[in-house]
Amino acid sequence: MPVVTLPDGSHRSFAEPVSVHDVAADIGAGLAKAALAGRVNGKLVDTSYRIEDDSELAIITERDEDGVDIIRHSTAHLLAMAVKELFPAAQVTIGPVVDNGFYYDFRFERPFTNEDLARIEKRMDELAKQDILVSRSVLSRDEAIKLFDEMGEEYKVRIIEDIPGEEDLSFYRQGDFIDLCRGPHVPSTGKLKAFKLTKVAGAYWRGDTNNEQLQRVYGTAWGNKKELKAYLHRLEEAEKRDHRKIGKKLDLFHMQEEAPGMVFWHPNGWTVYQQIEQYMRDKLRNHGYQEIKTPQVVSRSLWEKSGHWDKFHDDMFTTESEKHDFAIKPMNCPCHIQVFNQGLKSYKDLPLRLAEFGSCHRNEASGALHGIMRVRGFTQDDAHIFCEENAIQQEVSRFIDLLHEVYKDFGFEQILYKLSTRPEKRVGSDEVWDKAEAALEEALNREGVDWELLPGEGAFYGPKIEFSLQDCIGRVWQCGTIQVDFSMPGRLGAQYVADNSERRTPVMLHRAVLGSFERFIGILIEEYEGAFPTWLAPTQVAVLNITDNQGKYCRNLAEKWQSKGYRVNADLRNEKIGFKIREHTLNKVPYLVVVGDKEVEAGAVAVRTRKGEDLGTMTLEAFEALLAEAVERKGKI
RNA sequence: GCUCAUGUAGCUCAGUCGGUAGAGCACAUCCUUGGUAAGGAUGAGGUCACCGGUUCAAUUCCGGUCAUGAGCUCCA
Repeated sequence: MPVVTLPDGSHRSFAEPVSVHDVAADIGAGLAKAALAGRVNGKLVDTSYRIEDDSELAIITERDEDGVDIIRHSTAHLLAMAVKELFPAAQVTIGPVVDNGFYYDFRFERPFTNEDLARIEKRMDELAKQDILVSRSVLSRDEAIKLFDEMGEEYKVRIIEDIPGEEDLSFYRQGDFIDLCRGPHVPSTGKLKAFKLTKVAGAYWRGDTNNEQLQRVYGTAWGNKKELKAYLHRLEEAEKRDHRKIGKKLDLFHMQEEAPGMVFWHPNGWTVYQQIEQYMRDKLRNHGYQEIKTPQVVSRSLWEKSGHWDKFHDDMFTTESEKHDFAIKPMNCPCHIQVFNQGLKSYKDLPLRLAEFGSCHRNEASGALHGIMRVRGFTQDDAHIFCEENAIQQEVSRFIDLLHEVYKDFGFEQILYKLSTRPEKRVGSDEVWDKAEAALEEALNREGVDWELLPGEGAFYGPKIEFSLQDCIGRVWQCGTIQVDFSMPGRLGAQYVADNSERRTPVMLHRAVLGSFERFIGILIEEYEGAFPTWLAPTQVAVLNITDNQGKYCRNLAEKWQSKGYRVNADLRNEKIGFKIREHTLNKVPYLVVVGDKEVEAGAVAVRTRKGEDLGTMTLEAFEALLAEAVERKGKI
């Protein structure tokens, strides 16, 4: 006689064991219809699950995150069912839930085409409308292997064989389609109302490049049509922000075949780049860093000593001179240690913070390249802090402060923190790892922020914190990092003299705030949709004359503001004012200053913003104050 | 690197069932001096990514290379 406790604390008693569906129906017919699954004592189950004993129960509907995941998972099964009907030769493998949707990998003799995709989706629609019952059953391993073996589903057999343990396995059947699955699933296919197949792509069996390639079909699925529509709209929005398109439209940079993965910066893009670089330079100086510059081409022997040659030589660009091998530096750290090693350092010199806008090259796999976000030639806002072990926490805290200031100035308020701790393969004693991990943790806690622990995800040479920022459409970008390194300073012979005159190896902290300029600017382009805040905008003010009469006045204004350090473009072309306004608005120039005879006479300007706001006529002083304030505000909202 | 797709004017794209190509914008010249998102006319501009094959003939068909895109793998 189970008593069921609902999330609001109310109780319902039943004379006999009941299913989740029965309880939902007991509460109301509407809920029974909406029920996708249940959570019984914290565990997700099907609506057919029978409750035998007193339990806590929550009815899961499309409004729950778990409910949407169940819908996605069930839609993946629906996809597999449709594919098996249309292409019986296809073999099913796995079909998990991913962000915003799901995918299913099939083994098939040829890639699916977009026409196939449309057919499959149409069939899925039909199957969903038929509202086919989804039922769960349990088989022993041997029975399961026999079943799939007979069906000719080799991959399912391999999956079952790899599941450890001896316990029975659950299966879900809908019509003639049956799939191994932990569940839970929706009670019937009619619950799947808002889905769309999005793309086909190749993927490797078990994610291993050595394995055969499978055909992966991606789809998106939501609780209702409205959410699906909103998601598709978000995709369109993201596409409009694509930094590659905007980069071309605003003439920021280009890339070409002769230099794959390398950026040709144009005057507009380079202006943004330099603003950011100068800004970072000032910040670093204020935070106790010293800027240095180290060579691009460095002997192979140094990379052998640092260990990079062994691990990464395939991904390094190399060159040769007088029978001597060189590599174009893929990172700055070994060079920074060379600077540290010059002259005998005392503990009084520590912490020593060496910063470099370090140009690095890595021969990334061609398929990994992506606009200016993932490139072969890039510049890190890199620095290495040489310190004593007991200074780690303080240095990390100082770094996080710096990072907060910077992200805020670029308008990013949401930051995500991840702490990665010791992996299985590592250098350094457990004692040292204990200390370093505790120091990072302490630094995070002092900030009073929520952070995520990633056990085992640290580098072999030390633990790290990674900082990601969230953009205005909710995408997350990992940018900043600080990593403790117990290994490289020792390998490359860095030492300092301690207070007891003993020689010690310093701890080195690798750190970056932006990550790389290229990627960070790509992120900024997408964040602002090309409308850079005034402090970064390639052109801050466009001065537009209405007729040739105001040409001289406009030129004088432009020169005056340029001499005050603003980036001003006087557009004196023989075009109508509407034409000029349209053009500079599309080019996202923050302020358009319109000058006709009236303004010349009054010694004033008429100001319009790129958003289309008319700020009216104002004195030169008033406009200059406005401009100064906009620059000062940086990217802060 | 792997799979698939794509590569035509500066840009965005159309087109050629095999007979060396077209639009809009941009550009140039001329007219127009016009008050808040596109004034008009004329003109110039292409080895149809590159290399090879088939063919009387290839931008078009086939093969290869390179690059780009999506996904996978990778990211010190």
